[in-house]
Amino acid sequence: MPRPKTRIQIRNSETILEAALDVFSAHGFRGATLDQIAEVAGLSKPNLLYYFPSKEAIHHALLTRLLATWLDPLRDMDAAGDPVAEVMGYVRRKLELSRDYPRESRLFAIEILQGAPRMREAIEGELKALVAQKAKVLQTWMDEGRIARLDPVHLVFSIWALTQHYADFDVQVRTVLGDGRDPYAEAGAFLETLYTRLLAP
Amino acid sequence: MPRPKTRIQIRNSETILEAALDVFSAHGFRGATLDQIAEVAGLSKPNLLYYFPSKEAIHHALLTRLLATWLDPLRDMDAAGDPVAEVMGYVRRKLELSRDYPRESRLFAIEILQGAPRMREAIEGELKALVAQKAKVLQTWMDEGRIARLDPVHLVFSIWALTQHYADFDVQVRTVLGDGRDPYAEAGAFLETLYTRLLAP
DNA sequence: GTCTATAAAACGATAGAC
DNA sequence: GTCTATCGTTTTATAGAC
Repeated sequence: MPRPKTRIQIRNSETILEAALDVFSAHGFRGATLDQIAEVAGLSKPNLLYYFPSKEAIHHALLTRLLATWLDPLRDMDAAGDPVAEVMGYVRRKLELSRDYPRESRLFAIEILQGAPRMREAIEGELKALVAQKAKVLQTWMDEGRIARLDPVHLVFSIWALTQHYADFDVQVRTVLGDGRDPYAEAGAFLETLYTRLLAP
Repeated sequence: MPRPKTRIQIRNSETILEAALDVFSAHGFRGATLDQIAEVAGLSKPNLLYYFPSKEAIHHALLTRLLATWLDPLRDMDAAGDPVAEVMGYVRRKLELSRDYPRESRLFAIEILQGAPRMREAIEGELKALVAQKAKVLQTWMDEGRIARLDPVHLVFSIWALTQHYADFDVQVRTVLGDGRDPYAEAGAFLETLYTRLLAP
């Protein structure tokens, strides 16, 4: 499927990527098998390879299309807005992403954990550049005394770590909290308190 | 090797576990192969299986022996000590663990990320119980007004997330920071600031 | 205890019928 | 476009010589 054109091609490509997300996010690249993906997708294995030339190609398509989504919340942090509200908004959007797209979070986590063998380019390029740009915005806000003076890059790391933890370590979080508690609702409140105190000038 | 006895048995078991840590932490259980582990260990594949009955057994031995180490810093948080100093000490010890044992951190991360299929028992038992016990200690300190009132369990989650991030996402952290910066030194300073502000009553 | 050789199953990918 | 059948390889694990 070099370029999906017909409706059925688009639909099947989507079905495959959806199934692949399930399997890759649960087992990593090498741990995932085409048999599993085919079964989840409800297609035969050769049919998978009719739409994508290889296992590698499916994984690559997944990562590429997800990177954009994953960086959107940071991209939306506006230099012209109110500093505290902008950072808080970023934290909130990132936590919502963890809540609504936990498989995507785990897919990225596994990839980076394993040394990012299939995503180095994106990290060294797009991701690094975006962080550098937003770090400057944060630095300006700090220099103006509108938020507390902190290392801006580690501030971004902290937001990634604290929000993605709830998706990536979901099993542990739910086990430790026990039944009847809503991890994401509680995390939202906790993180609002945390960043309110941390950012106060 | 049901029970290592002789010196050579102990030494080879250690060599195998050390090599297995390398490979499992980099590729996860299914992504790792006995061939790889054997090559890193400098032993033949059948020799590996002379010391451990199966791939599963090697992985299990690794996880079991590492869980204790991983929980030690939290275990050392002393109810009789100074609250702020105790939490700070926990953060520091946990960050040192990330710095000195990043492979162990990634091994646990991959396991939990994948739904903890080989560690559920430990999480539901030992880990959950320890967190519950220490959450009570934190709650007491909060009730006494000695640290700020927060959800104690999410406070523990935040320490896990913020410290383990530097080991688990090492590649990303180093790429974004760029050369010539020491992630762990900077993280130490950042986290001390963060928890100082967060915990102030 | 350690090796070579190999069994048995699973894996990514292809051939070719329809 | 989708299937069955299968190739060639890799993988876990075992057999048996030494």
